[in-house]
Amino acid sequence: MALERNFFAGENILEISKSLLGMKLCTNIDGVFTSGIIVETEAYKAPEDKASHAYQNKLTPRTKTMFSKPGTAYVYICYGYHHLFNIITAPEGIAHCILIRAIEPLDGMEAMLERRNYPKVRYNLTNGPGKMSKALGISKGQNGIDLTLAESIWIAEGIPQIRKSHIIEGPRVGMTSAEECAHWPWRFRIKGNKWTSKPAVVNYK
DNA sequence: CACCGGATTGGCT
DNA sequence: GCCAATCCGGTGT
Repeated sequence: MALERNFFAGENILEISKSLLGMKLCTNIDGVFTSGIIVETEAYKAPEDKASHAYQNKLTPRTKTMFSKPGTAYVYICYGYHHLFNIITAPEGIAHCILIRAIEPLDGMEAMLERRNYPKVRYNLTNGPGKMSKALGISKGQNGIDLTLAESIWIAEGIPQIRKSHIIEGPRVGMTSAEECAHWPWRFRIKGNKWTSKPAVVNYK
């Protein structure tokens, strides 16, 4: 059911980011099952990536999770409110992680709508990393969890593999001070999917 | 212990 | 398109 650790353990984080498109992200929080197809991902590759919390392998209480074994969940709070969900995708000790930015909702629609307070626009349910986490019930309780155990959160096979020609590559979102790293085309989306988030806004500081 | 900035969002112009 | 909300975590005193 849940993807095994070797899926997350590969050398190439960009390939894994693309492989995750089309996979199913599942949660079972407070006995409520919800899921959706991953339609947008972003790679964060320490130590050389200035946009990564673990740039230059910086180790703090928060980034400690980023150095965990592959298939570990890294959840942190952004702007004091939003929970952002990442997956560790390198051998233990290497801080590579992939931010899941959007899903196409599948199971548990009613629970997700309730958690999101019934957004007026249909596609606003899960088309952004903060919105997605809220809909799925993800919080700091999921930080450090082993996704291969399929307990409160895991990744499963979803739709057939997305062809390379159906993947859009572009710069990452919200890069305000990552300098040259802001240009790296490390965001991936399924072409034509209606549930992806906003276009990239790159600040060329 | 104080200060500052942020891998976002939603509401208002 | 612009901007405030909101508060945690990192940093320096």
